[in-house]
Amino acid sequence: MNDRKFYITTPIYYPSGKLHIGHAYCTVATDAMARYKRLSGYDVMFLTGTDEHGQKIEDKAKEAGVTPQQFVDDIVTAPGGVLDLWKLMNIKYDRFIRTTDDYHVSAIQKIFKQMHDNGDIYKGAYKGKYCKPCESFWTESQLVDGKCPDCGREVADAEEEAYFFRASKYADRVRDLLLNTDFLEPRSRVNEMVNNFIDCEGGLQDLCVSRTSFTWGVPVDFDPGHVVYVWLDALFNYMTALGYQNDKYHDVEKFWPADVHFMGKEIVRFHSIYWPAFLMSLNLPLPKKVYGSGWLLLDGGKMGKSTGNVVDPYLLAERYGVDALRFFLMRSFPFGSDGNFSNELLIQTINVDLANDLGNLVSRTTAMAEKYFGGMLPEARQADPELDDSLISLASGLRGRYEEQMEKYQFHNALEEIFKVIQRANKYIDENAPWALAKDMDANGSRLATVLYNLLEAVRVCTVLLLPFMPESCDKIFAQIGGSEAARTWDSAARWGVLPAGVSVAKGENLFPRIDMNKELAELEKLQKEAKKAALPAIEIEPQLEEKVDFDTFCKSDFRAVKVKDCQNVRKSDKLLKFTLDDGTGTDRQILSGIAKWYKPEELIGKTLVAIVNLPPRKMMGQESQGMLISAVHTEKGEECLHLLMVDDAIPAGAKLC
RNA sequence: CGCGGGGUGGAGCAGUCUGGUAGCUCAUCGGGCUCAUAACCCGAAGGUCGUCGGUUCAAAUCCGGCCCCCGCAACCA
Repeated sequence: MNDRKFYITTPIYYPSGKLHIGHAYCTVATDAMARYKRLSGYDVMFLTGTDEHGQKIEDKAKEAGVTPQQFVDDIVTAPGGVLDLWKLMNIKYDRFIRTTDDYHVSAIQKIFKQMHDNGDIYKGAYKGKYCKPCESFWTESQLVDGKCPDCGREVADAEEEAYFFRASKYADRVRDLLLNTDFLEPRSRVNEMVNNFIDCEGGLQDLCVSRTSFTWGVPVDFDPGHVVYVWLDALFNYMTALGYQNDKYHDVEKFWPADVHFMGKEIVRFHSIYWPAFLMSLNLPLPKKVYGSGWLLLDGGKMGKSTGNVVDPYLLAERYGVDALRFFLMRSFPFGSDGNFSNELLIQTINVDLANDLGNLVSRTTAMAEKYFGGMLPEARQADPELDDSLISLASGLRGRYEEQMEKYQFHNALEEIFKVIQRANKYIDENAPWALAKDMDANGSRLATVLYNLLEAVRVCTVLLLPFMPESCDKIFAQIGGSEAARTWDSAARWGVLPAGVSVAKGENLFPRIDMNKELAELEKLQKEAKKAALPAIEIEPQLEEKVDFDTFCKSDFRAVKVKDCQNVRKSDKLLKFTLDDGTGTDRQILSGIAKWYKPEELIGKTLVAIVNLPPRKMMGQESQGMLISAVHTEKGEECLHLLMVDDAIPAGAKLC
């Protein structure tokens, strides 16, 4: 029985591009939790890593002209890569797993085989649309014009042989797990999962766990051509990294089941439904908890590469210090809910909490100790319960209040408790006016020493509890207040009077310099804009098609000049415009076009455009579209640009283009 | 009736599960202090807690209707 062990994980991140502040957020939280548990005496295993297989990586590698392995190696291990980021962010993980590691790959093969042997993985068919020349499967919704989105050619109904995991078999047990235990937190995610994926139409669907349409994955060793599809491969990292089904590590007995898996809310589904189901299939113990964190939103919207609004943790950490960034992330947002990231909030948090409250408290306390006592407090004391007790009792009870919040992963509340003490300490200075006491050292010297000592103790207790969040800054504070190893233990955080009476204090550099808000905001905006632009190519155009089209086929396309009689936004769609067109036939033609992002309806009325008119009609958002307007498209600085083909207004409606 | 989250002083949030003085940070105004990083301490103004109705002695909190915002999904010929 080893109840003093703690196993915590981050998700394994998908290295298809640079990581952003959202990834850093989840990882910092995990690191803070791990450090907290180590501090309080647990034997901790903190695992993180990367999920390196899959079609997207294969595609990206091809684009970059390297092998998939080279591609992921570059993103994970190269300067500025994932490992570097965690080093920069001071993430003290115990183990880092890459799903391309040999031991993991062979373990996954064994696991797959085992689940196949026990009947929970069966061979079925993955239905979709197949493009033969591209050898690609597409779902109905991925098709463009009912054709291959890559090459534009016809696709055929096809079935790809695939293995499925019998998740349906475990639906009842998983539902029970979610509804009747505190396996999944925050609780608000439970209904979402159960309603959407278990008690939905058709019930819990079996999960496709192999593919044959790409090769960058763990090969199914007993059925060549199949590779294990993402989630089975990825989720088991939490166990293979401990040595499950491999000889690389030997910690399964010790650390499994995990105490908690942290992750972003977008993958809660896989961790709370399929992961326990996989484990049930193998009769393995389930992790004790799955915790879905919120997202950091930018301007109220989701952060993402497609919108280009990503925040670079490198830039912020280098500019303000890792500890300030770590602190900001943990202090400002409740871990389970979404939070609005902004540069302004970042700077405000640094200024108010770190510079004004904490940094300044340390600074004024140590400065007075130097000024009045040459840095070494005399041992004589004179307590004044009326003035001292409220600070002492608040600080003495801090560890308990902090622990209560930490155990619930409410980091922002834990920090809030610490800062209540820091604020109380600042107030204590005012109440005791040490500068007034210092005017008559003979009469008040011992009282002054007591006041300063109490301040140092309050700072010490707070600093111990801040260690998980700001390890480096706390080291500096301990150095300034004369805190030895014994004064920075978990145990000492619950005791008053740990520093020696004759403690030596040394004022140091400013721990957290104040930032000029307006100047800094302007600077940041400039930097972030530059970084964004630099990362994007100037102008991109679609590569030309290799395949020839025969003349007859080409002639079958009927292009006509059309005049815009009316144009309106389509209700409930932010992309579609509805055109009423004069095509020369005397009957209006209606075409819907997804170009609302580029044009306002009124500016198009009266224009002469080009349309293909003999496409089969198609319904969009409930309305019929009879053809397609022709536009020129390209990408500029990562932004998709579109220009409708507008022609000479002298051309009459209906004129044929050939 | 696709699923989910949210609407609380000027801004950003907590509080809602477990009804009972509406809390925090910033900004504003007034005061104090001078040890300190132009910071710290005290005080004030400012909220019909989206809206309508219900339950209750009592509703930000529980229940129902409606409005608005945001994700997911859909759509993007």
